[in-house]
Amino acid sequence: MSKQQLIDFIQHILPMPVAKAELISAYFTEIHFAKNDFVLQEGQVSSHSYFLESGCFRVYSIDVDGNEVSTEFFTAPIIANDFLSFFKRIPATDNIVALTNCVCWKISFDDLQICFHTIPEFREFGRMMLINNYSRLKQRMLGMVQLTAEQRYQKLIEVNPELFQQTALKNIASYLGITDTSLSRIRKELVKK
Amino acid sequence: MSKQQLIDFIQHILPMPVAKAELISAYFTEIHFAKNDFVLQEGQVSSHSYFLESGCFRVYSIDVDGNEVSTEFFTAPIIANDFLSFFKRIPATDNIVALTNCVCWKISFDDLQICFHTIPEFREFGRMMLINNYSRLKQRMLGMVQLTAEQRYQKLIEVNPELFQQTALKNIASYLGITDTSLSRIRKELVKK
DNA sequence: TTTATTTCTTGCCAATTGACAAGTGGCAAT
DNA sequence: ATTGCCACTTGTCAATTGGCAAGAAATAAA
Repeated sequence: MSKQQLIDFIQHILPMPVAKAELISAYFTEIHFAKNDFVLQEGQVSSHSYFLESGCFRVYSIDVDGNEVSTEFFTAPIIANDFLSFFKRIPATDNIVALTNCVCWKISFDDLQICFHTIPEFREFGRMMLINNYSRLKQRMLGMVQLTAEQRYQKLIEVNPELFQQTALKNIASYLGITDTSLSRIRKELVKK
Repeated sequence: MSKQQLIDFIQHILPMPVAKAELISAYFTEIHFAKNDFVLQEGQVSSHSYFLESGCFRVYSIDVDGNEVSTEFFTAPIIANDFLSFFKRIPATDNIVALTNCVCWKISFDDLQICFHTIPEFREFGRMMLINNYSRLKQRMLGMVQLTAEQRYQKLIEVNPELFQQTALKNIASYLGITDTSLSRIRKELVKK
């Protein structure tokens, strides 16, 4: 397996000489997850960040009533982890599970620190990655505030149609902030139109 | 005016020798905003980050129907800016306005870059600040998904009661993702109890 | 003070969504 | 084939919320 996709991804997030991207990529090692494998479980301190080359992850937490709430879906290519647990070195409150077989490249926290303090381009890359994730989250928040459940559903199916092949509708429902019952009704209405 | 509060804030986010915190704080210069002053307007590229020593900011954007939607409130002490615009050097989609007279310390993007690449402690501080903001946003997102409007209101009044003295209820309503009418009814119901 | 403007509240009705329960269909183990 | 287990759909009813409009209250302007 080659690291070409990782190198391309790094350069896509932050343009830099290929030699620098290769230098950064040298700190990553390959790891595979099978469908339904846990990438991280609640209570663990996240030890690695993952470049997801192919496949997708689901992130979920358990609410006060004991129900699973899907909080995020990572679809390749992306850097995936629990930022809070990883960077603050605290136990995760979320679970991350592979929805499909996945090809990943991982980097440990210690190696990431070395890169961060010795490779200026990596610093910029890392910051940009955080900004991008912040931005995605903010967009989703705006959607929750401004859009109806039906509009949020339509947006999701437009932006990420593959998701519907890879996870249960009930997981998508909790991600959209509605019950599976409501989602079912919304889908029914949209079929009519 | 002394920079002591800024120095304390830096050390609170990321413990470090006081000399380092002072070195970082040297890049910040004082600036005041009067109530209703714009800190940033839609379309501008954010040129500075602000340490808000006292006072508070409101962040809002305009939705498709032309309505103001409050997306965030910054209350001192905090580092406040439009991260997306500031770090990506792109026009802001949000407006930031001072809700009260504010005492701030600002740092330009260029100076921040210098700190970022020359002061290891600042790198860690900056990253931790981004993580903290990401975490706040994620908590708010979870609230939008898991809590009722009434619960979100109660949480806000618990965590940030001063806010209700400093901005109109309609702004709080849009922040909570409901109409001002609904907020009014929720408040009425809670008075009964 | 008077006037004008904005904010907040309230009532009415409609649309959305949730809670609960029953029923259908797919899938896997036996 | 049977059984059990989930995921999904559907119906009924209740609660929440929005849209609209009118009026009250607070604030700003003249």
